[in-house]
Amino acid sequence: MSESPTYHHGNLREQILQIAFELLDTEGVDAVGIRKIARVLGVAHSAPANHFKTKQALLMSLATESFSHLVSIIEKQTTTDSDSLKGAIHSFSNAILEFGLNYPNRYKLLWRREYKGEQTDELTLAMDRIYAQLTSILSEHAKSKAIDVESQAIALWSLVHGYVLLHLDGNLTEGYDDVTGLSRQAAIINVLIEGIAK
Amino acid sequence: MSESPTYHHGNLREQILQIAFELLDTEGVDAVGIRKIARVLGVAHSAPANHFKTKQALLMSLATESFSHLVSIIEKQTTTDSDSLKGAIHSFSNAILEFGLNYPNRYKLLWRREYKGEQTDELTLAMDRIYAQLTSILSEHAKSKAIDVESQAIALWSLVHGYVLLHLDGNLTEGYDDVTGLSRQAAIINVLIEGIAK
DNA sequence: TTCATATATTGACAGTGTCAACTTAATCGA
DNA sequence: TCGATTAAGTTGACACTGTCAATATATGAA
Repeated sequence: MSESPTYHHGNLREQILQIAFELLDTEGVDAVGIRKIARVLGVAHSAPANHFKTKQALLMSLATESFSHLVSIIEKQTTTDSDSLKGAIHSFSNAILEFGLNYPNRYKLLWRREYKGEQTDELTLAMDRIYAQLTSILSEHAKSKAIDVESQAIALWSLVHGYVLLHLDGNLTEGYDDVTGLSRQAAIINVLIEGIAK
Repeated sequence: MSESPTYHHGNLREQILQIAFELLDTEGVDAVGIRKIARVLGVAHSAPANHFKTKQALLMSLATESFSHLVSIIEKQTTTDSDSLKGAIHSFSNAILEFGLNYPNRYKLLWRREYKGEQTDELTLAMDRIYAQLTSILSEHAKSKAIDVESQAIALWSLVHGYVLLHLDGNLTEGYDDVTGLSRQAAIINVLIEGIAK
């Protein structure tokens, strides 16, 4: 009585995504492979093709899902504490920092957009939402400054993005513990805030 | 009279690096392949193994070479114009910007360090030189500020790094031409400078 | 001249993504 | 309810890839 083939797995698509995320988180993006996932799920090597035409499509789905996750974190965190400009900026920064440190490989994946077209729109849309959140924070509390809000937004976004990536790539190994680490983060953000809010 | 095998190519190593750089620059890091390079050079598919044991080793060599190139650009640019703090910071930023925009794929490659050990030392050494350059600039002109030099250095480095990467990944598509693009860059750097030099 | 060594060749192996042809299960309209 | 259409899984193949082992040739030192 050998297991006869199922032929309708039911929720294969979700399971593929789940295993893909596990591989991504634990072994990095290069460890995510169609055949490997199929093998783990005990399914034919070509079964995933019904749900993801190509490997790039699979990675794209991982990226879009991660991006909306990040957006939700940002929007939740920045709406709860947006009384002061400094507080809002720190909340925004901490949201991104937190996501990046918790899911390093997902965060890196967000920026590997070698797809062109397809459902890229969904990604750029998420990107635009983050950017809009940023400019709204800045313009809401905008002092009369020589530098336009857009430049400030790009500067802040660049700073946080660069800091997270330097961190994830192991270029900031100063051996501080969590507490001083957090104060270091705050200090870095403050450098920029000094330039924005004076 | 068929071409008899050469068996001693002479400067195969350099030619491999050259083709690898071409592939990297034109088609991205995923297009760099041992067998493809060998094919282009009209040499056996396993010939490169004598000069680069593994593909990772080849990519490592590309990274280290690119890194020392970047360091030389930075050191050249920042020594010629280091009279004022603002000038020095802009020079530093422009050096990295210029390299990143001219060699996008090389710049991205610099930060993919999934090697562990080997000649990683050479890379971290180059990294340290850049970082030292930065702190020397900042401490030389340091005003008495509440924020320590190290945090300022990390902030500046993060800002430039993040801005370059956002640019390369196509997330800063505001459709400005070169002139306004340059002024936009300056404006962004100025946001940080306001926080450093007030 | 001889011998060790660096360098290149050929062949194989396991692994990959993708495609085509086929089989089975589910769904929906007549 | 039946039958056709379609969605979802299977099997097999193809052209790739990186890496290794065995072999052949050239170079340089003793």
